Amino acid sequence: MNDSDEGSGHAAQSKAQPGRKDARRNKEALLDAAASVFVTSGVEAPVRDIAAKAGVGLGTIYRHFPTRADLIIAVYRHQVDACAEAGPALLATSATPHAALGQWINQFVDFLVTKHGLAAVLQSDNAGFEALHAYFLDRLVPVCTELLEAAAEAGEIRSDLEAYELMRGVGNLCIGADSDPDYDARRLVELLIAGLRHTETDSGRSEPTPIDSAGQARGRADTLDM
Amino acid sequence: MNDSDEGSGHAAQSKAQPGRKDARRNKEALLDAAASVFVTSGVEAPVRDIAAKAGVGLGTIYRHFPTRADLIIAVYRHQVDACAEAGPALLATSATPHAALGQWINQFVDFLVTKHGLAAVLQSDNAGFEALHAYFLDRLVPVCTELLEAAAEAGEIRSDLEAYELMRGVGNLCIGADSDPDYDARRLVELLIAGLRHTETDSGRSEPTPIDSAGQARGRADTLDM
DNA sequence: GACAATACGGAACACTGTTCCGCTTTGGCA
DNA sequence: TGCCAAAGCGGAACAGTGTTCCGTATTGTC
Repeated sequence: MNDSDEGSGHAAQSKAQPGRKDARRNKEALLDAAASVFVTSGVEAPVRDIAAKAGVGLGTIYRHFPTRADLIIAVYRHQVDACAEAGPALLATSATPHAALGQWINQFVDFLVTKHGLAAVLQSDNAGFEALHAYFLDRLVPVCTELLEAAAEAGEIRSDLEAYELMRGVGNLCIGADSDPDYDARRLVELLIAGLRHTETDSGRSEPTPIDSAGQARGRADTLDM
Repeated sequence: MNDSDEGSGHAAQSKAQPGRKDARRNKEALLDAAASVFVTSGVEAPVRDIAAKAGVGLGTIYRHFPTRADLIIAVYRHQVDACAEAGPALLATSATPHAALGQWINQFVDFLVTKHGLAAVLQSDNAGFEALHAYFLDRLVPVCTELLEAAAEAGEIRSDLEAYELMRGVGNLCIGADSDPDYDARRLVELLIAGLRHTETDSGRSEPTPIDSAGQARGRADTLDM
């Protein structure tokens, strides 16, 4: 939806830069300011703070980035792209598809966890962030699918989980991982990925391991619902 | 339907019905209205909507519930309590501690998933919801610890995960599970719990299963960070 | 140097949660 | 019964969001 190739210092490639020079300068300043404010105050920092830091009015910010989400996308775009591109590379160089999947997920988690509040805003059903949500998903789900299928074909993991669900689960697990030293998202994600693997004794089946032996407490909350 | 005597709970407990009758009636109406609005519009529904539904002014809502979070707590208090109490019961009646843990977590997940946006608000680092967060944790973490320890002592699961982390992870996985038919929180939680179990071949160790064999991509995002 | 076209700044709007205070209702006591 | 402080009430007002709008300033082209 948005050109804004820059994300931080980018020597402009060639010419043909559209628009006025001051406009381009402001957009650049905005991206830098946003990146910096996101680091100190988190991704949910007020738009006004970013505008102030960039020395720019509110109108300017909204002309360049129609929505807060668009600004966030622009700031993290090439990091997301780098993550997407790392997938096939890892698959090519890793010992096994499963190893590649693990490393890739770890990269993604490290990315999310180091960006104050990004994970939270990513899963927010707040309408304003749909674009952000969609961008991450569009970019990463195909890569994750590839890794997942490779690992499944190699018989390393069960094959009944969609990449979309895995990505959302991982994203969810990263929420609040900053700002709480007692919560280690990386470990929980590892647990989740471990749960994905075939047990030594059931290699080949794709049934999810039942979580308990008397597992009839499923359909709906019984004791709990009024 | 709900006592909801007090959120903080250091009021005089000898007096049966404190306050004026109209005040009690309004509080009751507020709880009913809130419960109903939460069902239709989600937990993040505007305070004004709840006040309107209860036929009451804003001042009234804030006199009874100093904060949105307190109202949410009051609405769900006895369901949370029921969940807490179900823990020991399950432990007593289930075949194994692990089965009890699984059933208990399932109950909790079913509860969270059926309450529009509760999981999201629960993990929100938004300062206003600390009380809510704290209440859930205070009530449920001890129960979870008990179940976890029982299962660990029985040698069914690894013992290196704190109940707090598990609860937060489960809560996180439930975020957005309503409002997205393609995301099945229950399944992911099952995966997480499955990952908690000892593999048949390593019963006794408590090392987390390494998620990949060439796992050096850990410390910090390398390729990803600008 | 003139003058569209383009872009800018920030006031204003709509929507939150929360506070405040003048007015109303209640219920113990004559 | 009627009185009247104390308890409680409603909603205007405040503070903080994201977003829109438009009069003004800047730019780059002729």
